[in-house]
Amino acid sequence: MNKQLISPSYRPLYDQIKVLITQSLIGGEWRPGEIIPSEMELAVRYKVSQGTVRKAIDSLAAENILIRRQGKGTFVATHNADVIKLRFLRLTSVTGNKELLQNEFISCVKTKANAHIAKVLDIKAGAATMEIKRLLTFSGRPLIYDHIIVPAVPFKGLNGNKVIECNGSMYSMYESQFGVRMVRAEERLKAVAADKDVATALGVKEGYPLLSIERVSFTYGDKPMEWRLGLCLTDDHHYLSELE
Amino acid sequence: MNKQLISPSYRPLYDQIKVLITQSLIGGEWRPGEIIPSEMELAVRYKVSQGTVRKAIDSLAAENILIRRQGKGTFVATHNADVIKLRFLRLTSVTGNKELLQNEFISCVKTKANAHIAKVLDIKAGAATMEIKRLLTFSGRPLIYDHIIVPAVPFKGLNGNKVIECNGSMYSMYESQFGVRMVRAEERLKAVAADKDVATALGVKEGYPLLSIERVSFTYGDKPMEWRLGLCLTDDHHYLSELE
DNA sequence: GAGTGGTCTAGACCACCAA
DNA sequence: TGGTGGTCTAGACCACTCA
Repeated sequence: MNKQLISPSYRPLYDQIKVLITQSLIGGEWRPGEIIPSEMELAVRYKVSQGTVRKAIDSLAAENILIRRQGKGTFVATHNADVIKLRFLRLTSVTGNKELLQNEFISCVKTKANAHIAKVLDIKAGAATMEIKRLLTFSGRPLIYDHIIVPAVPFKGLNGNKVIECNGSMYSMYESQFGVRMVRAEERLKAVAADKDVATALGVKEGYPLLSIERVSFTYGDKPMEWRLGLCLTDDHHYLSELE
Repeated sequence: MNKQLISPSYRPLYDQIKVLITQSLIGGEWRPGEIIPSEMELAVRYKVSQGTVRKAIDSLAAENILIRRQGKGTFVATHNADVIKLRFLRLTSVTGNKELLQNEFISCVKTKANAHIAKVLDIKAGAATMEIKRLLTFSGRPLIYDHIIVPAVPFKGLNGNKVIECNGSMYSMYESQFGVRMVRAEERLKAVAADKDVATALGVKEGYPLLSIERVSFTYGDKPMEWRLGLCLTDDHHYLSELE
């Protein structure tokens, strides 16, 4: 029996199941870190075979939205688990040493979105935003000067204290404090010369070459939720990228 | 019936099929761009079900080693096809304009591997290597200063003419001239200051910030076959990286 | 031992492509 | 129209986890 629904553009069943599962994730039926129902249970619920649910989950697991654990179950991915903290940080020490990440808070102010920010965050120009600046240090040495902008609405109540308390992973904080989970990000890298302010903060001379990382992060449904510009010292670190 | 072979560490059947297919690719039974036998034919050949062959091919397709085309067949991926030329080039114009890539040959000499090159290419220190330098220009403007090192043995006969003729994609040339196909690469990025020689070649001042991309490329079986250092001007271009 | 995800099979049917 | 990959099912059995 074919359960394929009639539709103008063909859409496989497992793809539709994937959408249903994603909606339950957005709706908060299953929260980050929690277990979701077993494949058999979902098969009954959606009235499809276990294999079809399986394909949908496979796809979500490939996108790091769900995590499968044999013998235990399938879990909603989270930025909170110790193991995957800093999942989006591709910068690693050249020597491979483990290092202590520290978060030096600089500022957190209410601002309005300029044209560029409005475009990348898919909000109106002039809409309320929160703007955060901080310095990340590894083993006591300044490493990254971060400039972060998020839309004010989903992050109502965000302030400097929350940034200070989160100690490192903003994503973990977004998740537990505001229920916003980032699932994907795009980064655009350039080499730039340090301006006076950043040079001072990082302890180098003006004009020093820095790795500029412009990142836009997306939550469920490819909705952009954070813009970030990181200026990094790459004397002892490099950005790792795997190509296939 | 379970066809699982007895082995100390458990290995799924489709994984073993994947190895067999990879061996046929290494052995040259199916060459880049060619079609491989249908799933049913392979199922008969390996004495497993079509679904198991399917999983093996799925995995190889996910690694961009094979390309599936519905209704036509499964093909060996190639760097020659126009569509996927420059598959490993993540640098794109900020404006999104299509541009003309050009290859300006600088030098091609026989050298010996130093300790670092020997390590990353998995060859003996002092082993014969070929060392190539070139300048890549986009729309007439210098953009990337490339320094490329490959082991001499698999590329016997490589010379300046071949580099000049290939006009851009070294990988396409490696494939058609030497039967070496790259399937994967690792890149390490840094921001550096231009030294005198590179600054001159790129038409900027000494000390100008450049994006340094150190790349190691691998052929089948994760065998490293090329080391490359690209120094890029990123005023009008950026390096795109997708995180999941 | 019960329950979960993971593998494997066999067979039906669908969407796409080319001749 | 026949062949290819793509989807979907139903059922069996395996590997892993935990009580």
